[in-house]
Amino acid sequence: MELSKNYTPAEIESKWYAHWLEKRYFNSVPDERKPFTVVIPPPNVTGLLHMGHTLNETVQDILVRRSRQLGFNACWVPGSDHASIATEARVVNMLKEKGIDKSSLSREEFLKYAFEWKEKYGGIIYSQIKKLGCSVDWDRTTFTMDDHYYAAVMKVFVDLHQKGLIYRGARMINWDPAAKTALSDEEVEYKEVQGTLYYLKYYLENPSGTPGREFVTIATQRPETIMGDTAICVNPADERYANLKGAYAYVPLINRRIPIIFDEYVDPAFGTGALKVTPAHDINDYNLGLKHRLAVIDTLNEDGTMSDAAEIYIGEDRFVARKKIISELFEKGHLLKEETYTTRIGYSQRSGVVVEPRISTQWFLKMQDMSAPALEVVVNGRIKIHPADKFFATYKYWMENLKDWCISRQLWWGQRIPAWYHADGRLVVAATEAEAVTLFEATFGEANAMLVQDPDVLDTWFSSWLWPMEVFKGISNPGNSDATYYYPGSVLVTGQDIIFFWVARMIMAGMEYKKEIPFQDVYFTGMVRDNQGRKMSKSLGNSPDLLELIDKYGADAVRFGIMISSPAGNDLLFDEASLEQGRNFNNKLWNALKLVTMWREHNGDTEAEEAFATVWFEQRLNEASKEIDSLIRQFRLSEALKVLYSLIWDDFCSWYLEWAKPAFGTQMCRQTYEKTVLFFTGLMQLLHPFMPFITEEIYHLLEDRSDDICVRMIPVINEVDEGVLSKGRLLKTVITDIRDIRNKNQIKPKDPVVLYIQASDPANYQSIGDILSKQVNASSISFVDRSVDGSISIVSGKDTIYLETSQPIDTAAQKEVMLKELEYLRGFIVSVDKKLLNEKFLRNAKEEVVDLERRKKADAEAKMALIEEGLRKV
RNA sequence: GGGAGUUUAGCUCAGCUGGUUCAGAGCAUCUGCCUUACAAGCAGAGGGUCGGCGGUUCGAACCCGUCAACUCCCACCA
Repeated sequence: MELSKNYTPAEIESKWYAHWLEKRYFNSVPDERKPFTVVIPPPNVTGLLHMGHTLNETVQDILVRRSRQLGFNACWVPGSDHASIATEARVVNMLKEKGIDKSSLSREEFLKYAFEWKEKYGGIIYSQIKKLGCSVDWDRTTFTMDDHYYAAVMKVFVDLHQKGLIYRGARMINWDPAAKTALSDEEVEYKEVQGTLYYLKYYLENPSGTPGREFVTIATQRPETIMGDTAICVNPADERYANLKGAYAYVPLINRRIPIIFDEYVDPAFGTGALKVTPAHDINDYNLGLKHRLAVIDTLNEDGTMSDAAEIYIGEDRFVARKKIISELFEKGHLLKEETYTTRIGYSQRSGVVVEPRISTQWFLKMQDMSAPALEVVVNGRIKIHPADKFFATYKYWMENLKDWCISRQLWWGQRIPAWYHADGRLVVAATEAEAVTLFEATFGEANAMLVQDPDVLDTWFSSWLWPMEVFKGISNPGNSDATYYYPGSVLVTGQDIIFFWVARMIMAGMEYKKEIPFQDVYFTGMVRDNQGRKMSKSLGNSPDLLELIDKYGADAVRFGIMISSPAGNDLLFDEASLEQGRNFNNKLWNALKLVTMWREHNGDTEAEEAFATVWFEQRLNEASKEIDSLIRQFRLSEALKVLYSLIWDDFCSWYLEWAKPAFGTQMCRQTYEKTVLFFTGLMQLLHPFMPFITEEIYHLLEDRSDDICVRMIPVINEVDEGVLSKGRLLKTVITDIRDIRNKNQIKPKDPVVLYIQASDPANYQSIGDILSKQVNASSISFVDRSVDGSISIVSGKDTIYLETSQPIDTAAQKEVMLKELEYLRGFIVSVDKKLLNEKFLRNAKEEVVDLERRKKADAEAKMALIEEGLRKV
């Protein structure tokens, strides 16, 4: 069969993916083998896969395919995440473009649109995963809002509520007064703006219980909130205010009496060192209020107008009210001065208006009890984090400083909170409405009560933290055979940015519901950035389209490119140049295949001159296999790929194939051919997890086979023969040195030379002479015990090699090279002597180290002698 | 403001327990090659005060201190 000039990935890739699916290689059912379980971090159904996903998926596929080759029952579960906030925002925007306003839709209508969105984008994401070659078990595809998954979330909510871990409480949230909705922190954009600080007089109470003449000056940028003040706070160490213990002051304009409190929170250096505390309208004040049990007076309505509680300017917009209040404060003598300064103010991403901190009732999960076991399994090493320990400190810090988790979100897209309210405020928590009615009756003794479900949904992470369990229905149907077999999983591959949002919580959920860790290893990938180090983002237009890249370079090349430049755990600067390198690598493999297939028809029983080539490569393959195995076990995948790349490109293609290549017009020995196919196959097996398509293709083109590389077991690695390897190193060194000197003397490749070798031990050259002469175009090689006149000499290792050539010799250049080498060696000996002449070194250093230094010196001196002898001849 | 990380060749990064000729690799660059698998290639070469300063040690890219720059996470100062 005629092979094309270059490798063409497109057809080959789709052919093999379809074949693998048809053979059901990726499908897993429990059996007697050990499982290797990976659950995909479910991509958000908001859109397309980006380069970060590509990196993640590739890493997982490498680990999964490798485990399959090692005989594990590999199971990789795909799926997607409903991503409530992000998806709802996208759907709302999509509707807006169609001219539909979310508020004009019923909840059911909106959810219908959202599910349509999910079908469309979920489908695109899955097709990208296929294109990339991921060996996932499609029969197990899970979506975080599948029926069983939804039920599992409800079950966990009800259970945690019954355990007393879920409660309702007040919390400061970001409120958008224009859209009249709560915002997530992600939806608030902070901008630097020029603000004004107003210095106000707050009169202190005099002994008769009325506002006196003395006052405290307070700086504020929001004078319209003064009616919500419930205290003034100063630092207890601030001597200016030491006399105010137990004192009271009066809020300007409305004359409400408020206490002076003391707290270290206040920075004496800022403003006047006295802070007005407005718990309803500032998160820090709110926390201060909690600590000091202050009243909360909310002076704003949900549309940003002043509420009844404000007492004045009721119904006026907050910014209009601000202006009016400022002038009234001025008129009444409360305004001492104004000062401009820069501050950061939050704006709503949705409506663009200034965000208002607002207190609202939310659902919370208590974290203290759950964090302890989750911290312990990481501390004691049951769960190992890779790269080792890099995020350990961060994890520990966070787990020890956990705040309760706010799990409710004011959205429609997600699992609706299973709390049911009576009109009078009494509530029950139950998985379904029917159960809620029954429970209500049992609790309050009222049958057929009219109950309304909480309108809010749960935080997305409250469903994703169950992912490693529920993809096997371990929550909705505990104890089933899949859940028992596959849980705990083997390795989780994810981004370091969601270590707290997701990883820590999965560990907590696993410890709570299975009393068992969810995975043994966690591999954190870095963030993918562009080649200038910028974050990939839609607005910068620097996020490449995965399918376009695959079209252009092939999936194997994309996988190669992203892995080769992907140091474990560090950020990756994505550059298309590395994909080119991948494509070139494909091509190199393809051409090696072409060369080897040419030999198929031309081999016979001729003498094997090239025997050393096969003996050597077998050992080199052993050695590299060992190294690769060790690197993959340590999750150092990028390094493993580099070793493999160099093994194939340099050792196999540049050295081995050239050494094994029969002389022009002669046949290759059959044994050599068979060994070559064997080596090539072995290399393809090692490479398969990284580049699955081309390796499968070459596997089948090398020989007719009935099986597939995808499921072929990796052979056991044999012991390495060091002697053969060191002879191989000698051969390479000698060849390179001779080629270098040929280059420097401008001897054309076609001009043969005569070699004389003055060897420290001629036995070293046994069985490599044929290869050597072929590789440097030597017409003959002989051994001598002294220098050869009229030749070019080079010192290679401990030997001197003389080249006889018909070309004139450039003695000056040769001399220069030798002098340079001598100079280097002299400097080297000086540096070694520095140690060897240092008594303290001899006394303190280990004996091996001292011996080594002595040997270094002796070797260098011997080499110098050889060069000096050569110099005398030139 | 709190926490973490990074800094080694033009670029991206290895360098594991301080000691092999340890200062490395790939890409890029330069030189010479259309050599019968591959110019998306072959054969070679050059290139770094290991961010700065100080310390520990016989010995530091590696350990400690300090400063600087960059990055990420958390908090969002009246």
